[in-house]
Amino acid sequence: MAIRQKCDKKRKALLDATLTLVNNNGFHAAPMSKIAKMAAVSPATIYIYFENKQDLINQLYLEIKAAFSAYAFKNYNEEESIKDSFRQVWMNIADFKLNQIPESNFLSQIDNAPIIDEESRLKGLKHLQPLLDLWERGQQKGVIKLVSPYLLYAYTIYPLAFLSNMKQKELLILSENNLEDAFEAAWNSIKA
Amino acid sequence: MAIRQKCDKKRKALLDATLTLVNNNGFHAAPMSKIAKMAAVSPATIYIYFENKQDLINQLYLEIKAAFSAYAFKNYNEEESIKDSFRQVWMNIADFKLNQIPESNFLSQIDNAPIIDEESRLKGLKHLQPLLDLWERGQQKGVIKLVSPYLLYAYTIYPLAFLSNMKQKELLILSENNLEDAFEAAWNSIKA
Amino acid sequence: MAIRQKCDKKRKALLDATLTLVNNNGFHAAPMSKIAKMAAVSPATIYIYFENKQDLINQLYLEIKAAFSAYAFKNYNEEESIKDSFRQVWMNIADFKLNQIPESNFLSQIDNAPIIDEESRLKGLKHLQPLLDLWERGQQKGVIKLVSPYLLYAYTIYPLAFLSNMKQKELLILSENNLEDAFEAAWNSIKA
Amino acid sequence: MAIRQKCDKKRKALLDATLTLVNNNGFHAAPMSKIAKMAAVSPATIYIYFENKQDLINQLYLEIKAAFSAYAFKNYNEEESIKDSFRQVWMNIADFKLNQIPESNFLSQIDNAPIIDEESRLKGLKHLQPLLDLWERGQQKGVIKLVSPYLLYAYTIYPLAFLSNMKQKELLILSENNLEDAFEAAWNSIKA
DNA sequence: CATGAATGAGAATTCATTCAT
DNA sequence: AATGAATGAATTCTCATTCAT
Repeated sequence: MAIRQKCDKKRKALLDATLTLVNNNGFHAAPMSKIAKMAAVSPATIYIYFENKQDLINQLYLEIKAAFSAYAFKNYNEEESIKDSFRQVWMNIADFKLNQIPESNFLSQIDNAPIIDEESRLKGLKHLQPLLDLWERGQQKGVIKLVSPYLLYAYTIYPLAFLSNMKQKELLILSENNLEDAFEAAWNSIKA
Repeated sequence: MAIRQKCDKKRKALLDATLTLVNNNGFHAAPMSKIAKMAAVSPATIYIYFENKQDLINQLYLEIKAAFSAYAFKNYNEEESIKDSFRQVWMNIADFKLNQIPESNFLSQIDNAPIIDEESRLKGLKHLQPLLDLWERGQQKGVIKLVSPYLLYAYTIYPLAFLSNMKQKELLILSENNLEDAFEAAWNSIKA
Repeated sequence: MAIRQKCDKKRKALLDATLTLVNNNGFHAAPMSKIAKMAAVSPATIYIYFENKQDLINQLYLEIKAAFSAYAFKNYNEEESIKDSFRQVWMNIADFKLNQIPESNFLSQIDNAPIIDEESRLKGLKHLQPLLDLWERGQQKGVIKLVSPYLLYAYTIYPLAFLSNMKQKELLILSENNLEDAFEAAWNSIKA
Repeated sequence: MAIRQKCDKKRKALLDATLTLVNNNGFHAAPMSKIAKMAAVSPATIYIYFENKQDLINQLYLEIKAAFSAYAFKNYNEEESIKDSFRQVWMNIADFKLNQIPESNFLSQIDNAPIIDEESRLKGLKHLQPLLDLWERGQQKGVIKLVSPYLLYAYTIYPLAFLSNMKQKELLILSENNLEDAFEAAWNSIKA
């Protein structure tokens, strides 16, 4: 017998609403009632799709992390040189950070606050493995410094969050050329 | 003297308690009642020293930012070379980020969430002016790239927050040598 | 036959689930959703068999009361002496109270709380008429005290609920002999 | 410095309101909001005096149990004969059950539902020790049957709850004489 | 200045019931 | 007949803030 199906539209609407509210008001000011209203469902409906508020946040976090990673490895080609491969990934991430503003800000907010449990945080990290592999190959070939991948990340990827932030505040303009310069700066800090 | 009755001890205790609670539980789980309890005063007392919760957070933010800046320019000597001057500031900031964990984390949390009003945020930024001046001199002398100071910050100072984070999670060990390497990497990314 | 589509199995399963949940958690913690889950049907299905929660409880109450009464008059023979007739009924009820624990507890819970409407309560009482008749005959014959049947009930039948309770808590052991003694005590309190 | 004191009046008003509501509507229909309203305080105030709803119920239960026990041993004199001592206690309890209707009904409701934790239940039982002692003396002197005190309770005290119930429903009238008869019936069921 | 009590507004979550299929 | 999704109203409890002393 046909039954009204738990439709993904509502789940999506709820995640979207949460993203918007958490970004605008902060996690502490994104009550379930507002999320429901913005998603145009009853508060009770949230609990059909998510166990509780924490679960809602966790799932949103994981989905955005997954989207981020997918984005990062678009057109990624292991056959190219280490630097070119890395440029591709770096540019992808820059593109995400600078243009997917809500997602980008959400990740920053969550990553810097004790909001999410360590389990979800770890899950979210897994996706970046191909980048770590690339760096390792670069180190074996002697083109990348022999330092912890966390240092490589700190100097190449992490700064993009700050740039995104400054761009949003209109303190910084990033053209194509600027971006290429920025990449070169990043590369300079880790090349062997 | 008789007028300054509001004893600073209590104010300090309240700021300390807030710092601890916000760092452990997140801003969203640091209620005034707990702050009061941890500072061993009545909830009502908080409102003698601070207008409201927002004001408490703002003041804490500003005090920590001020402490951070003071720290940054310890032993700062404009007479030295650009690189050496910068090394001094960079090392100071690294020291702060890696060792003043609660303060460091608090700043990260606040800087990445829409918790604080733009006014306080701007006030907090002012203190770094000497560094901006240093960079400008470096650029005039041709030893630092002619790019936005935000880019310089993104590639040299901002990564320290990530390194601090990783160190806390024991994913990274930073010895004196490592730090010198890290500084060189930072310098490489901005030197002309 | 084709008309009786509403299968009695589901109705039974629902009543059973309700009995179990109300006994374990109390009426206040036996939500329709749990009842449905335990009966392995949809919440919506409950409303095919019962008007609403109150009706479900009422019907359960009445069914158990009916079962109780049927039990009470098993092997009941009006031809025997008043005392022997009464012994049979008393022993039956004791058997029910001491061994049909869920049903017994459910009746106690409902009978002592303002959960059920007076109408259902009255319906539930009707079934004991033969016992009242027996007592009246006993009174006419001068073997039972001339007091209100409620007093007779209070001293002979009602105590069994307490004994059942104590037995469940393992504060009391009731062997065959004990039971015979208990009956004699009951009888002593009402015999003329 | 003088401070507004946690006044017992409010605590009392809350317990009273709870008693009334639980008796009228049942535990399941006595929401904190109504309790607060009836006690003329804010819902939040309840949580100054009680940890949570369970604690409120527990404390109410214990206070009523204590009142019940105090009542039971009014004018109790161990010097009298076993039967006379017992009559005094029995009459006190009858008086309580028949006249302190709300308290009496509350105890019945709680005692027959899985509302309260075993710990509170046990605490509530302690107070009846003097009665158990009396019975034991009676048994040693050979005037009371050598059976479990639970049986003695079941046949003498427990029936009073039923009589109270019937009296409330106006199915039974209990005059002074009736009560004396009722006591004799109780005594007959346990005397050696 | 300092306080513990008090609070109205609002938080997350649950519930009995209905809807749409 | 049967269902899983959906829901508005209600529930317990918390919070930032104020009151009265």
